[in-house]
Amino acid sequence: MVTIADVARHAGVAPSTVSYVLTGKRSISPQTRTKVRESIRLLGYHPHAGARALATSRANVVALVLPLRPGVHLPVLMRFVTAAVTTARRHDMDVLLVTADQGAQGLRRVAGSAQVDGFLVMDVELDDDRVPLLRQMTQPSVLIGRPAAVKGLTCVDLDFEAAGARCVDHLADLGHRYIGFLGAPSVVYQRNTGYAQRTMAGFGAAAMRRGIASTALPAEDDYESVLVSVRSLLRTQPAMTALVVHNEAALGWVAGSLRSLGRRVPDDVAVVAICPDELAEQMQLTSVQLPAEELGRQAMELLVARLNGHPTAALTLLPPKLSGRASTAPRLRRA
Amino acid sequence: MVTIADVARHAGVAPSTVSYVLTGKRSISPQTRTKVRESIRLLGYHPHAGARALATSRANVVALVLPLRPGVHLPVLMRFVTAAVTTARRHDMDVLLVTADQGAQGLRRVAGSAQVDGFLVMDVELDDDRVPLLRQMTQPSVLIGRPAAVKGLTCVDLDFEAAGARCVDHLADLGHRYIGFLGAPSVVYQRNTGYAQRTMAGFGAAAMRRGIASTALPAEDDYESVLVSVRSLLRTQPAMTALVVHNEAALGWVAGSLRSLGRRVPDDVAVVAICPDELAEQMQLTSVQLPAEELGRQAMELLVARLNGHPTAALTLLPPKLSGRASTAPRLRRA
DNA sequence: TCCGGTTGTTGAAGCGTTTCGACAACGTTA
DNA sequence: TAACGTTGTCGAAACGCTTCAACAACCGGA
Repeated sequence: MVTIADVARHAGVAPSTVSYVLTGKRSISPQTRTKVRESIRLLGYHPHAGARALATSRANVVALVLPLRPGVHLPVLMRFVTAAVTTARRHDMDVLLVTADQGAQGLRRVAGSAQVDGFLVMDVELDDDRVPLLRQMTQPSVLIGRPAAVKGLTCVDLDFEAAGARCVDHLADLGHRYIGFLGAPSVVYQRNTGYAQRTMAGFGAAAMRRGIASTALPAEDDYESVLVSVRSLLRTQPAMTALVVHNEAALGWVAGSLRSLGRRVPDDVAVVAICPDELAEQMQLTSVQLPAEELGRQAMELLVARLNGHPTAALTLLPPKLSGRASTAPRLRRA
Repeated sequence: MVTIADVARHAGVAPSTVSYVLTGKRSISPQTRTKVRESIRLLGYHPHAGARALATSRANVVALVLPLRPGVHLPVLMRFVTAAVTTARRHDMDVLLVTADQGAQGLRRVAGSAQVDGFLVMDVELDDDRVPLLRQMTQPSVLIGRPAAVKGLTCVDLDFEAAGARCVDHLADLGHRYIGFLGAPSVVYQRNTGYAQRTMAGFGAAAMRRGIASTALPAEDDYESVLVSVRSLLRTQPAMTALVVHNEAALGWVAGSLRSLGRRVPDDVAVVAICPDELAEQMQLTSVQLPAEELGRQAMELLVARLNGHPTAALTLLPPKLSGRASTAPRLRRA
């Protein structure tokens, strides 16, 4: 291995000088600087990461804690990861992969051994058992998701409440007065998932605000159950002309269910989905996106900020973005 | 930070003794051992990874080089990653995430700075530009996939040739005598992808061996084109009673195409797919699996072996496994 | 009783960086 | 000309660990 001493010898300077050329923490004359740079290039020198970590007590590595369990939507996860890694690299950081199944134990390990300078934790739940640990660790962390209490943390999430409201507003602006809500499977509401409840809450509040009649039901993951839910929504509220769907698995069956009940999309019933953009694109559904890249990028930027000692807000909510598509095409009949 | 010196002081021994307790490289009396262990626990000591890396010139980290570009089948990738990470952890190693877009440059960086002890590179192509670099690096590497020349490397891959042959054998055993092959989009064969060609080769050779008439065609990613290919196969070989499909995107349209041409699955035409198991499961297709977990596990085990100085084979091919499902149900008419 | 061989423990030297204090060399100003 | 700040460079001391050579203490055998 070629060390800083080798470079120093080759360039005819002291090791410390080489170090200063590299870090720029002291002024170095242009001559020596180029001389040193040349030697570095010639010898193919790379600073030893471990030695550097030891001397600076900074590893320049962040841990990315990923939920690799079934049920997470992988395309979204991937886009998130890519964005996070890219952003980290832009700040000269590397990313250590920690799977969520290693649990709090795993976090303690990498934190304790000073392998990483900080944590990016995905898929945080309302009362996540990792949160207390993260709070008391010396290394900073940024969470994707929104636990019950964000005090003392740094969290990033889509503003699901606003997302629910955005759907209502879009539909209300198009003239709809009776709107249904097809939610996640009921277990999701029982479990403490937070984002599902918040979307519902935003939806309900916006409907009230706009004087719109709304009905909500959960939907399970199979065609039968989607059909049952949709039928039941229509029975409860026969005048319903629009449907907000917050359930990726159900999306594929919504149009079919409606059709089999004699309603066409968008002529009889308009549909707005809250889901990853590519899904919506594929099915030509008007949708509120899940801004994976943006979340990943922001989260990493916040983490870097904290690593550099800058204070950050406890909660950063990304505003929802709605993309209009065929499923809420302007309705001539209504205009 | 609590250091080894703190532990030593607390336990009333020398730092080296603590080290030996931890590494087990010298015999330590049971008394001191328990005493030291107790102090470690009490003080919550974790060895500093950087310091350790510096002293041992071993980081206990391997780089996982992932293709995060569109087109890779994410569920398979994820299962692979999970297996690799789990296996690494079992050997007390951590995993540094390197995205393929960082290219050879990125590999050089993490290798040069001694951040990692080895590389696990996914999705290697026939003439991958990273291969020369990997070959000359001091750190060992294991590749998933199969470049043109494997000499001096360690590669793991599914035995695609055997997979193609396995499909033929399965169908031949069921009594089929005229078999078609629906391949990947033609660009895949133009590009140097290797595995596609090898599957074809295995398929063709096995057909010859069993005295079976075979016809092969590529298929693009849309319904129209699948339909055209299937029709063309049937026209070329009207007696065709079985189809081998090596094209994940086309899978969903194969049954439909056949039906629209008046053939039912499996009664008129049996179908065998080469694809991830869950896809096959979902469509109830007899299939040869892509053993993601097994590949990940094996690859990491091989890497660990090389890190420990054990020699490894240049090429490890996993035998294909066929799962029988409804699409090749035993045919009463034929029996 | 003395010697050779274990066994358990230690002190110190290194691993490759960074960084602090020191200090020449140099222009500037008094 | 003397004193002084600046600028550029250096030497040495950390950082926290491993490991080697050395050694004390003990045991059994001659």
